[in-house]
Amino acid sequence: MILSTQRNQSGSKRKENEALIITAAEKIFADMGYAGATMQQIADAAGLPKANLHYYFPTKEILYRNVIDKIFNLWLEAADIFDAAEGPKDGLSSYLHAKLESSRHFPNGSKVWANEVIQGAPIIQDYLESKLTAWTHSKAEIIEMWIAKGLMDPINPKSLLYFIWSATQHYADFQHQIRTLNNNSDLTEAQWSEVKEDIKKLVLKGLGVEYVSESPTISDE
Amino acid sequence: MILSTQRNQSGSKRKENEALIITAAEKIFADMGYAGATMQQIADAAGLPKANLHYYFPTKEILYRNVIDKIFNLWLEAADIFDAAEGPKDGLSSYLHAKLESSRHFPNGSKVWANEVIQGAPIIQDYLESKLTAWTHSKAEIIEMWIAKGLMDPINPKSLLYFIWSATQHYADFQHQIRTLNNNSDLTEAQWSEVKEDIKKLVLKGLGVEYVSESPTISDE
DNA sequence: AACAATCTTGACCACTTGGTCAAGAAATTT
DNA sequence: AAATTTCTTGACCAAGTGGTCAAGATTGTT
Repeated sequence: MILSTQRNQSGSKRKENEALIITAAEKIFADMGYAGATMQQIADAAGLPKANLHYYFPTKEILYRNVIDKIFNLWLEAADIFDAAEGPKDGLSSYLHAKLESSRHFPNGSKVWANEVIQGAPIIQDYLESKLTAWTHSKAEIIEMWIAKGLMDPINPKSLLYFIWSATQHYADFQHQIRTLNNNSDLTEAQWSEVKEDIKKLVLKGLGVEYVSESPTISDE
Repeated sequence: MILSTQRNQSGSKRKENEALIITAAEKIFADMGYAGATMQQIADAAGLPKANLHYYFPTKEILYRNVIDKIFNLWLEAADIFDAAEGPKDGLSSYLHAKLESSRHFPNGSKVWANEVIQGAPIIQDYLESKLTAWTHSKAEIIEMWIAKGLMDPINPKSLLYFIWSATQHYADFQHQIRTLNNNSDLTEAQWSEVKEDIKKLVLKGLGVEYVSESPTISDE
């Protein structure tokens, strides 16, 4: 589990500071990339002296892996929706929704992940080969089952998963580009609703699943 | 235009070496990120001494911008298809095809771009604000026209563009992840055909555009 | 052949980086 | 309150970085 490499007995102080540092690190890694981020920047963002970081996380790489660990576990949670779903209409819609909310509210995690994978996952390859592979297979099975039941058009399950990941994570990873193309403003609440509608509609209709548009102004969190 | 910042008169030697260096740099920047890439690595990849790189490209940043310049111009070319199209069926299909081919055969450019944008485009912000903004508006107009003519379902044109970009560039940017989830093998010719079919079908059907499946085994370049 | 322009390259430097360390401050335990 | 464990921090260092430079090799021009 790649934890803090130090025992963690009574430590509320320890846990507090570790969380503080990880949050700061997530932002700096997202903004600068692994190589571009410096321990000094992370320390400043966390409001601690650099030497203190090395007390909690001996090396930059260990800190980085802790950041990844947090991100990945959040994603796993979000995907439980998938298993509980009755069919594609419900399941895909919920999953798209959850992924988009995640992109909107926690873009940094997605950015760190993207940066790392683009560069060939030099540090987290074991994640891809173990956890992600297992997760993907289990979801692909569900999709295949839906197809077999005639609940949606046939499609390669991986194509569909990549489709969903790319469409949703794009709003986190390319946040800056989207902002620039939106007159240098973040998407408004209404724009986010529209994005959600557009994506859900396109995917579900594209898969031959009936889709009834929700009222886009109703609270949606 | 950010060219080589040095005159370029008779120089065939110059152009040759500049191209050699840019190609090497593209790969290293894609694999390591801007900060992570070192001039020494690029020099080694190009088979030249480091000092020679600085002769052609005075600074790392200038070299980097030349790499971006090349990438961006390739993308602009690919998008001409869009303008020449009769309607969404033809235009979107061709554009998806071109973007997927680009992701397949030249993933490095896409990776460099993604890396840069994720990190907030610290170096190429001017590109986003000038060229990309203009390009996006012109394509959005075409899409709006198609919608107005009733050739496809209504959708926010930007949603659609982001959709297309993300779905296609994903195969370049996340190449490593896709490879890992494909038993550590690159996608085969047949798998690429399937991907193209799946994406085209999903997008066109999702937009209410009739789509006739092509024979996926016929040569497709 | 002489001259000028372009290209090549090893040696070098100022600066930044991740990481260390030892001395002490706080908090816990006995 | 003494002892022990945990935490804090400024000063430091070896390694690596982008970039420079000057001397020479190569090519092109007259």
